[in-house]
Amino acid sequence: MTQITQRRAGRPRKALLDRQRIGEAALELVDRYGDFTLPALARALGVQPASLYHHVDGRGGVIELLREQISDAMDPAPLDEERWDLALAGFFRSYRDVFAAHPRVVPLLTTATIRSERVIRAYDKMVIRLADAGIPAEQAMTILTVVENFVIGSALDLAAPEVMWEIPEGVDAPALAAALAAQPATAKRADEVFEQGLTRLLAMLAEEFAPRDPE
Amino acid sequence: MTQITQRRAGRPRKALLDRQRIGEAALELVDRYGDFTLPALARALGVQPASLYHHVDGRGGVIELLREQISDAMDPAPLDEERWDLALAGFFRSYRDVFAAHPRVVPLLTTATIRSERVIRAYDKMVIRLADAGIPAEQAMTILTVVENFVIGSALDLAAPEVMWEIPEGVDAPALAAALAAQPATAKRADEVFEQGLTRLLAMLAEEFAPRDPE
DNA sequence: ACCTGAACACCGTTCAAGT
DNA sequence: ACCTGAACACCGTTCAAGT
Repeated sequence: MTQITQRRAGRPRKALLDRQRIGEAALELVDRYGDFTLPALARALGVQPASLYHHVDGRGGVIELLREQISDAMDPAPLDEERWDLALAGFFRSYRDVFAAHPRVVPLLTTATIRSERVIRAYDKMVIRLADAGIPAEQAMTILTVVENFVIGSALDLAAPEVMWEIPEGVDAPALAAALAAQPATAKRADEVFEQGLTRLLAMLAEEFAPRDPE
Repeated sequence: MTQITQRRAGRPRKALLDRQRIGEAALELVDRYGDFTLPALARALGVQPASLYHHVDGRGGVIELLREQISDAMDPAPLDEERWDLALAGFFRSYRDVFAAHPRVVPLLTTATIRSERVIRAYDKMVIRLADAGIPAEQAMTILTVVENFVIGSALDLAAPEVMWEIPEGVDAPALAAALAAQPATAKRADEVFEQGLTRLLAMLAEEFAPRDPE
């Protein structure tokens, strides 16, 4: 006789939910199905959809939780790297690695305001590192945004469906077809694109703002 | 006495809808409200939601139409530019300009397969231009994707809400706050970030693959 | 404070009926 | 072929009732 815990009504002696558990469950759903609904999330947590509203502000609130899950997984340690360009590269690489682990979350996070403490601290530190390297505040955000835009774009590339290109009948594009065929497999390809772009962007920035001293 | 044309039932003598009109109306809705629903789209076109299904495959089909609207607005002319790096820069600039004119569409297009004839022809041409410049097919897609990822990221930056950063109480991030304050206004800022990033990426690529001949 | 169950408005989609 | 009107499943959200 399996004892199924029946919840009849009223407040439980100990809360069944908390924001952390909700966030984890939501991330799991998105990883698996590419999206989530409140009923599905509630089912995964063994509660009613309405219960979620005691902990988060509706669907939008759950998306906030997803953003927190992602932010918390980022690693700010590389920012202590001695060379500022390598520090930035290291942090953005970790940034992108987290997205790589959860590619299907990216499209859900493309529009919103950043309030994550961890992310804000990381950016604050990067601005400081840039200032130390002689880069003025007016340019700091531009530089960081250039790199970030590239990271976000690359993360979306990871979330993209397997077949990204579909040349319709009647349209001939032999050069493109050949180039597509010459590409490595998806996952490896995305990694390579990211690594090349990131390295190059930062090398370029380093060159422009802090040319390495001549021996 | 305004004569309101009442549609009672049955097939009209001349079709009320076509894909072009649906696409235009959808784009207008997204530009204005940031999203669309089939009922709202139908209302804007003066028909019933079910009528749309005679022309497009549901909501996903309308998103395809949005993509076509965007693709058709892109200008492939810059690809005939003499220098290949300037050709690519010109095309991607036009690519991004279209997104700049319709920033709120971008989040709707982040996941999907590219079938647009215009886009495919443009990429085909770019691969050819790269090949002419001595860049092998295996590397062509990597290069194009690096640049495209940056363009998409920048386009999303345009779609972002006015306040992108919100430093919560208790968290102090003085350097970041100062850098944010030193930024130019949103629209101009995004333009600047894009232009700098694009120019730098391509200059870098040009340097690496086809160093300009020494005078 | 925190959960349930019922209820509501709204959305995407299907389909028979009509020309 | 192309439109309507009715119908259905499903989703997000609210709220009174219960502890």
